[in-house]
Amino acid sequence: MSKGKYYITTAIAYTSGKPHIGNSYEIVLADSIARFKRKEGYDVFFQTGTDEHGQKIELKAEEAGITPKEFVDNVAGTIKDLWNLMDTSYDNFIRTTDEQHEKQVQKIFKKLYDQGDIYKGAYEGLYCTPCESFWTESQLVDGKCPDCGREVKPAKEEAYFFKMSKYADRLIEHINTHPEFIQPVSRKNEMMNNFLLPGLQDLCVSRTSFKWGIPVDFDDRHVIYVWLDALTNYITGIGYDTDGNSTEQYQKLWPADLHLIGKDIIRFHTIYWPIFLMALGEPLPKQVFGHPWLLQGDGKMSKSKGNVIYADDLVDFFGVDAVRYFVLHEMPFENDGVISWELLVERLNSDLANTLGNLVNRTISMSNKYFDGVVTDTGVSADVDADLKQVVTETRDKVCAKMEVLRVADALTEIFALFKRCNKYIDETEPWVLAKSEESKDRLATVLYNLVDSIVTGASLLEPFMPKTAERIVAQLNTSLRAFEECDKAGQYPSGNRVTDKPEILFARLDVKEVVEKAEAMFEARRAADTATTEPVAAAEEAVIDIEKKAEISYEDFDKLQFQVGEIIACEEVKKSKKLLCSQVKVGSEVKQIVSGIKAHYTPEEMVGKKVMVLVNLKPATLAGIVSEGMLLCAEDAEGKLALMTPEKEMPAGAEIC
RNA sequence: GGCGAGAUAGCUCAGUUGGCUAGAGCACACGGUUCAUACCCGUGGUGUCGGGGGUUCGAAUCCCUUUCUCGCUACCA
Repeated sequence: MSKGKYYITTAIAYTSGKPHIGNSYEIVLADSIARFKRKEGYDVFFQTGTDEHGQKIELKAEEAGITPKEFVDNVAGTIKDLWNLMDTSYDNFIRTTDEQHEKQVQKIFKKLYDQGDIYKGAYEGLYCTPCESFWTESQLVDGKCPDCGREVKPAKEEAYFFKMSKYADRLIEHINTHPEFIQPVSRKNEMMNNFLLPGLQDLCVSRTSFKWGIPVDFDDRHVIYVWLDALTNYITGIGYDTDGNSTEQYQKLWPADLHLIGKDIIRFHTIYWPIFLMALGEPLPKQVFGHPWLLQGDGKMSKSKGNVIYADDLVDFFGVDAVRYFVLHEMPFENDGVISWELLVERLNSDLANTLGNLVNRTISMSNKYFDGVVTDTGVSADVDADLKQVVTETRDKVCAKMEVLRVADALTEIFALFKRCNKYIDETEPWVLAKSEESKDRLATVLYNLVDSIVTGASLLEPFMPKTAERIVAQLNTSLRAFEECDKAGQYPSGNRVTDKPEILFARLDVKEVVEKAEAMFEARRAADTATTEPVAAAEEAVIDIEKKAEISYEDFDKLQFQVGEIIACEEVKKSKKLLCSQVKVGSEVKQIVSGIKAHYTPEEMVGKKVMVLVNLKPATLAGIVSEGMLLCAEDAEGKLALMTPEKEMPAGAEIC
């Protein structure tokens, strides 16, 4: 009966806040695949969970005046509620603060250290606190964190490193010989070209700069840094043990059949994770699928705009299954999908209400009207029946084929083609005409029987994607969902069965305008509430920015720097670069060419005519092939916005700044 | 700058190894129908298949070139 085990995971959600619709997409996708595989006869284990350590959480907890553990308990609870609301059938919800997980991570760290894959070194570089990342000078963007654009601080930290390069060749070999390993394939090239082929850097796997993490048990000033902690959830959650005492469950389930993750963390799952596993001597997961994101069409989603869509908002508007249908249907395989209130209403009305809901409703209504709800196969068939039955019974295999290659949206389309065929069948057979004459009553009965039977098959195939709806349909037809094995056969519905006499509307049609207005009102209310609670805090934060203090310098040090007022007389974009502007700056009688990374903040036109503060005696450097003979000084806020320093009163170009 | 992906009907996209009048869904229009949630069924388009050039009997599909968009990555005083 069982086709074997199938172990599927999602990424574990970071517990720094409530996940938006993009994150919720992943769990629904994983759930649909898991449910589908179960119906196909696999012994499925579906794991999800939360990633709960790190400095960001430590800081957020501090702001909230609670312990990190209290903080993550809250957020993990919210996430779990949301996943449950979305009707996800996970078998295990792992938290990286689980005792079992923490203990194993410590053991894994020790083992890797003992066998020489992890060594103690020092990390010297520029550190971005919010991102918890070290960067080299060359990685910075505008001298700022390339991830978030915020200020980085020079820092030196004793740290443990993992020797990535040691396993690089084996990994390259594996990727080349397992073309299905990284999905979609376009991501494979990115990993090869950008990381593997140029040569892997060793990975820093510990931190001393914060405490909220799993301590290195033989050196407790260190906590184990994110990836070794987070990625290992996939094995600790099912009972891995470093000492060889892994559980039976682990023996059965590992290696995972599918890691479902967002495309943003493909690198960690296709490079670091396989290498960790090689070091542990464990087999690699069979497939990593980096799914695209669902983006909001109507302008960028941002908390400050107050237009972030959360899954539970959508559920309030449309119901769980409509939201599941939407995210699954609208998500293409390789490119990002778009979500908007208008699109949602369109899908709901045309697919769910019209095609599916109305079909079930009209079928039940006719059964009641003509036969008092009793559905009988009288065996009076006609030519049209054959085509209906063929379409219906062939759907299962088509759906399976699509799911085999993870084309979930296409699988749904196949199921809806079945329902559309049913609607067409009604027009072809014209039951209302058959009902007029007593002689055609038996034919009419069979027509309705065929419809009910087909709908049950459709509902059964739909179950993994829209479980509640599938149940509601068969409940109204007074039967139960079919096993997949039965879905390729017609005539399974018990003849003589009686359907409900009170059909309920599965999906009510909605008016686009009303929905958009309601959504806007909701956002408005949220913005107002947000302003009320966060304004005072935000204002206080904006007033003062603290940055890392540098070592004291002498006057001589300062005197080495020469600042003058410069006037920008010409400015153009540096074509080869995304961030640079090249300005001709008049300083006294000479004109200096200065390249600055401020394209994102000023247009060349804006620059011309400005009087600015220039560091003039900086050693010239070549940037993007252009010589830069100084530096324009800017102020910068916490979000990385730049403002040029200009003299407060009119000053001639060349005036000394001292 | 390097690597990669993409540009097809108003919108979202399919188009296998080049082959007959280029497709689907939605939207729109018209016709049919009335069991049903103003629903369902049918019919319909003028798409320069991003631009230009080439190979070929024949190209959306192969080659070259060009423009634009996007992803990853590098430089960024």
